[in-house]
Amino acid sequence: MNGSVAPLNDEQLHQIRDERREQIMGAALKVFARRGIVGTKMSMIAAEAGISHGLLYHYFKSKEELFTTLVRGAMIASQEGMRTVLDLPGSPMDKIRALTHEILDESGAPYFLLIHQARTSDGVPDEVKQLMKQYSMALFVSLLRPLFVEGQQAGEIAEGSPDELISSYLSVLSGLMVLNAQEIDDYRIPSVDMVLRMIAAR
Amino acid sequence: MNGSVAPLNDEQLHQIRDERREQIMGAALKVFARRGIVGTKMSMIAAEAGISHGLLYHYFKSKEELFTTLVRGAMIASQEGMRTVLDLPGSPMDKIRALTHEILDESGAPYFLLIHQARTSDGVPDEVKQLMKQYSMALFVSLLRPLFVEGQQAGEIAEGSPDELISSYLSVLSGLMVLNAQEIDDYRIPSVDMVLRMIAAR
Amino acid sequence: MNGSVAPLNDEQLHQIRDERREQIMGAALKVFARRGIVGTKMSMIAAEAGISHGLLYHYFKSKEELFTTLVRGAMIASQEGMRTVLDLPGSPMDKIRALTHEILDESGAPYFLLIHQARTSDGVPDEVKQLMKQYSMALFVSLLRPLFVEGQQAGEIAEGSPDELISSYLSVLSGLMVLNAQEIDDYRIPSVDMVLRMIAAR
Amino acid sequence: MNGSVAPLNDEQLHQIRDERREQIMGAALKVFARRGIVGTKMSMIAAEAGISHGLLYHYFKSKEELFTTLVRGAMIASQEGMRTVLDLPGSPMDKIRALTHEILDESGAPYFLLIHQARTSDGVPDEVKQLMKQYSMALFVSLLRPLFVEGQQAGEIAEGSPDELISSYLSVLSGLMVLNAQEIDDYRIPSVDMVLRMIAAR
DNA sequence: AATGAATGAGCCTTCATTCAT
DNA sequence: GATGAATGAAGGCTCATTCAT
Repeated sequence: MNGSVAPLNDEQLHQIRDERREQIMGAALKVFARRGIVGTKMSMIAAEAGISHGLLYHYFKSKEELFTTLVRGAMIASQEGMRTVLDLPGSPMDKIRALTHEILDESGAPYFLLIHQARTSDGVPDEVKQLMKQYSMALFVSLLRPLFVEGQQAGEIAEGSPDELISSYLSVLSGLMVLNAQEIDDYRIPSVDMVLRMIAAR
Repeated sequence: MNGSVAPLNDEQLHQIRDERREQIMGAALKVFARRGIVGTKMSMIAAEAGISHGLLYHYFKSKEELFTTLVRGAMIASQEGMRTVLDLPGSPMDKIRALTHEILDESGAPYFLLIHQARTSDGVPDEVKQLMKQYSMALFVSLLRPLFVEGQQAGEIAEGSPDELISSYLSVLSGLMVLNAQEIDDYRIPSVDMVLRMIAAR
Repeated sequence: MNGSVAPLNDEQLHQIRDERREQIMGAALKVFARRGIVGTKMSMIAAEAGISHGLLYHYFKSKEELFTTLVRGAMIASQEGMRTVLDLPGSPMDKIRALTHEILDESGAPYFLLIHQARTSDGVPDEVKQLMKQYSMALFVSLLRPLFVEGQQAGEIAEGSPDELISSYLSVLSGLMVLNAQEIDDYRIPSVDMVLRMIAAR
Repeated sequence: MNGSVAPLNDEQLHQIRDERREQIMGAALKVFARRGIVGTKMSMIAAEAGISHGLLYHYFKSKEELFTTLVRGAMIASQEGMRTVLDLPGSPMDKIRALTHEILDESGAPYFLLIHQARTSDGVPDEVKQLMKQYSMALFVSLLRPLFVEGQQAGEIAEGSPDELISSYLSVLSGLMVLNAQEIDDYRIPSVDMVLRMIAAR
């Protein structure tokens, strides 16, 4: 196919490159999420992606860069995911329920773990770490604040400082995701309703 | 006694050994909890304990053994801690509140993380892993079941399968501890009351 | 074929691998024979083979495995060598003379030492040790027994228990090989005729 | 006993010192002979001697020195042993037979191995190595030369270069001792008569 | 003299990364 | 673009040696 026939044009090559990148990133996400950055070996990612380990370095300069790239993507995706959910129709509590579903249910769990790993690990560039510390949780809180305030005014959501409520709530979800990301069934993810009780008005 | 300078007697040596062991275990707990078993280097533990890395091996045969010892201790301690709390006077909800306090507050956080690491990591002896999988969460659930059932009968605790309630509740606490064990203040540990709402009857 | 510069094909890779393996095994044999398993450092073998020490581990899982592989090979080779000699034409004494030549002369000396090291050392897998104890000397004795008996009947070989004669004779040769394997010229390997007198009828 | 009573006088202390030295050297000989210099750990010697490893360093500056001391002693002892045997009454062959007995039989085997190790190993000071190379085998040959020449003249001993005969003969014995020093019964030490046939006139 | 706690050099092994093909 | 051989830094562990008691 790709032998003595006409060579691929630039666009095709570009597309192959992008596909490979996606392929690698998918594999890496899977492995990083389960093993953490230190426990992950490049060979594991290569195996998961079905390519040679040497090829990884054609697409990513280093393990660190690969990890960082994933984290960046995860953060963007989660913000977008959150915005999407917030744009849904319904009461504040409906939206929060949907968001909670999204988080607890979805295969997006790896992203949470990744972010957690990023916060936690040492192999990550300080720059990225700082970036995350400053923007991440605070950003989510600010995204959700209007919703929570509205919910409190509507009497749906428990009273008290909205920011505390939100960051606590997100921390609970994060913690559950971190547990969940491992393939260990000793832990049990609570039902959405159970978690929502934490913030619901009585 | 039998010369101008006598070697240390048995008691003194024993004491030195015990102190060193404690010192090492304390340092190891601290580092393991933050870095995980793979991310922890023996030299880190040695540095934290203020001793040479060689000395570690006078007290523990290997990194693995040190880790395993800590995990065993953590599991015993947590079981005992739980039993202690349950023996306190008061209503079921009072006891659960005390337990929650104990877990969220205390410096026992590293222990939680340690157990989590043990469940999660790959460098752990399978034997220990099996042991934990089979006994840990199930054991805690069984310890708490009478309390929850009593609480449900008294109308203090939300209805539904007690086991599900308990394991979900413990998972939330575990997740929070895992987050908390890192030295990252982006996360926020919820108030005890907030967490309790998850299981409280309305 | 599928690009301007193709990766090596399977055959080429296979060949490289085989050559490297041989190269490493040759170097290892040389060093192990002289230094023993404990006295041999992987870096020595790497240096002798002219490669990095890291590369050794692409070809052999561990020092132990490398050693074991060599021993296995040595045992097979020595048995085959012995069988080959025994198939030569001539009287029993002729054959024994040829065998003795083969052993004392040849560069096969390292193999003898290797087997000796294997019998002697502690770092060797028990499995291999057992294997050798059970099969080695006894096997050689049984291979040679018909020859010696025939030689005794022909009046060429001294009387007495053939097995004792053989194992003693082989021990003498082994001992000489062990000495000889070192690069020390203080020792002197006797002439074949001199050694043969031990078993020759008068 | 040795408590508040009068302290030991110099002579007694000296005697204790000497006894300890002997005790250590005996233990060291035993272990070195079996394990070789690299395979021997100071702790093994201490355990064999029934003392603490720290105490070894009150009597010997280093493992190397301990080994060297043993080798020196072994060489002196073997020379003396040889001289003693040669002073016995009887024909040359009688004396050689006695000598062979002495070597093959006796617990003096460790000494042979020690010397062999000394020739072989790398941890030995070059000075000692040189010393041995130059004096050892040559010295023994010169000690035995008169005896062999006399034996040849008497028609008891095979013809040929006496020095070659002697060094070959001693090499055979050395080789056997080296094998014998290990605790492996796969090898078999030949009878004295069998070995003697190598050098006996027909 | 005697002990064993303590140190650190050095070895085996792993794995991220590079490079020839 | 793709492969896997090759390198070397770094970590776990051992053990000779030192030293306070």
